[in-house]
Amino acid sequence: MTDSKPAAGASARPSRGGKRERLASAAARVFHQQGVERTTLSDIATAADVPLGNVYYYFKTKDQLVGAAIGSHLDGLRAATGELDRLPAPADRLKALIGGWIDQRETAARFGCPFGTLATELDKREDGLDRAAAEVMRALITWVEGQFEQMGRGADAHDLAIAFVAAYQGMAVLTNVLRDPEVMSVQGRRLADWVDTLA
Amino acid sequence: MTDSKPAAGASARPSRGGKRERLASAAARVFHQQGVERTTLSDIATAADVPLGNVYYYFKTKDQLVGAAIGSHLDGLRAATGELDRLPAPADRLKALIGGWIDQRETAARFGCPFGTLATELDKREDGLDRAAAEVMRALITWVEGQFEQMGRGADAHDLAIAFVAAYQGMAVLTNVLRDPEVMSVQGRRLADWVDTLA
DNA sequence: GTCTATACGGCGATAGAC
DNA sequence: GTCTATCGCCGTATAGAC
Repeated sequence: MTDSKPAAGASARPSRGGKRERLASAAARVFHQQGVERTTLSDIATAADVPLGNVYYYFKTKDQLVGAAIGSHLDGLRAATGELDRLPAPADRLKALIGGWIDQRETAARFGCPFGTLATELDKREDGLDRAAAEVMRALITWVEGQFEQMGRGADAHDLAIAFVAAYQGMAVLTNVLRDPEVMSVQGRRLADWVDTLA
Repeated sequence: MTDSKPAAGASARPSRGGKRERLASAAARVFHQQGVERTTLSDIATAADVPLGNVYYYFKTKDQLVGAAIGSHLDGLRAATGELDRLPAPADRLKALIGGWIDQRETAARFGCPFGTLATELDKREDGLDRAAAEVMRALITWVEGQFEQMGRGADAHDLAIAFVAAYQGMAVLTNVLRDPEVMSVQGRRLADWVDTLA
């Protein structure tokens, strides 16, 4: 009854076995591949290996599942930047981030940026979900901004961070639309070179 | 009976009054604001001021309406580049294009790039619609590439064109997600400055 | 060619047995 | 806490009168 493992997620509902989180990450994955609107709860249940009817025990509505998927992306972002923070030089952290994006180029070619495409889809709506997505994007921008500050660009760190993230989102869109992973490789190298000019 | 005005669209079905084209451009507009999946045929019929049942006389399926919306975007692109081609200097044409995007910043803040968000949404699907969208994107890239060639960058004109369009798509995504038109202004100026360094 | 009424299917959500 | 059966709505698409 008294439960254990609240888990390190954005939300902290208990429930042993991590079924809730399995659903959340499955939702994030399937939403990425199919889009939110074309994904049925049945799709997610299948992907998470949870019986359909049981989904409603953990998430009362589909929108709550979307919210959980956003939280899942935030967790992933925190984990990734946490790793990058172990590198000594901020410019290297940014370039390692780009390297990670390039490594994911095949996925990006087929489905786009996992978070960017989700945020874009949610932005067509009026409910609070779009704002939740904006927070995650802002978290990334803030982290990048911190790197530029450490590189001695205190004055325009914010605009540089926007430019950096925008560059990634843009190359992800074209990689996806053109179905060409090479776009990510070439443009990613371009972005890395730009970081070097600022170091 | 014998009909007139095939109209200058991508497709060329007749039918007086331009009802078909009114439906196509209404579709493009509503798809932009609501996304394809959340838009019903009733929404489009209302926007075009055409009775719902009558829509099926012009478009047998919703997908055909999506195709027509893509065609509508292509028409708009051709019209825009046609205007820009009247400017003497290629660098000025690119900067004028950016200026147009900045002028649309309020719309971009609310709904994103009219074509980029559509292409992104269609890319989650497997039917041919995504490829049709890719063609429009490619048409823009090709036109931009031509400008860079005229600026004497024959060697890397293609990569520069990809970078240019990606920069726009990226700033559009962030403008939209952050709901901040200023992002488009600031980053648009950045992009224009970059064009100047290549001129 | 125009428009209304309606069939059909799918999906989100609920009831309730276990 | 788990799972099945099912309801009710909504959106695409069609039939067919005008």
